[in-house]
Amino acid sequence: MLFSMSRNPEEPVYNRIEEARLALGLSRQELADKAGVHYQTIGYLEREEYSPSLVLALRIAKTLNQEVSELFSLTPFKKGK
Amino acid sequence: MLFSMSRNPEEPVYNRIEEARLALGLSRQELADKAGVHYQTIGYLEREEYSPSLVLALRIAKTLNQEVSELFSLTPFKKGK
DNA sequence: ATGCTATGTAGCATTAATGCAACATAGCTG
DNA sequence: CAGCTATGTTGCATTAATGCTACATAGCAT
Repeated sequence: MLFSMSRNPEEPVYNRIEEARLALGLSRQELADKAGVHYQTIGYLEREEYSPSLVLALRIAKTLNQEVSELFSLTPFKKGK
Repeated sequence: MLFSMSRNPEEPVYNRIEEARLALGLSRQELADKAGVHYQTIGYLEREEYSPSLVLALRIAKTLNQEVSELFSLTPFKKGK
């Protein structure tokens, strides 16, 4: 109810949101609207400043037509896809 | 830093954790240990009192050898598998 | 009966996830 | 140049996720 102090959690989650988003030609704003979140939230996720809730991950995956495991991983993704 | 007041979020996520856990003959305590969380957290999740973080969902899925989408869903699961 | 395990419940503390607002900046385009 | 869009940055407020402790109960042993 009072504080804050987030950005940069201890448990990182790697993702390919930006890749998948660009592949569909969407701006962050558009993706955010489709997923029902703030456009800055997409920015934070793409920069991996924090990891999404499962709900959000599921909505983003659905919006981008990807499996959750294709978009998010506990270990870094290899480069070219 | 001060308050609380959770349990029962607005955005439910359905899951089959209990099914999958029992299928492997694990107790909540055992699953919790393997996934690195408190055993009560598993209880809350199975009772769907709240939805996990993506990190936790990924760890649980890995521990139970399931795809995230097989274990968690934004819409209710059909009965018998 | 005693003890142990599995599970449900409740409360409190801490931290992460998210919204939002206000800027800054870079690239376009008219 | 002015204006617009996309994106990055910072700060603050709110709420959810999680740990932990304690206690209750039910079942199954010994």
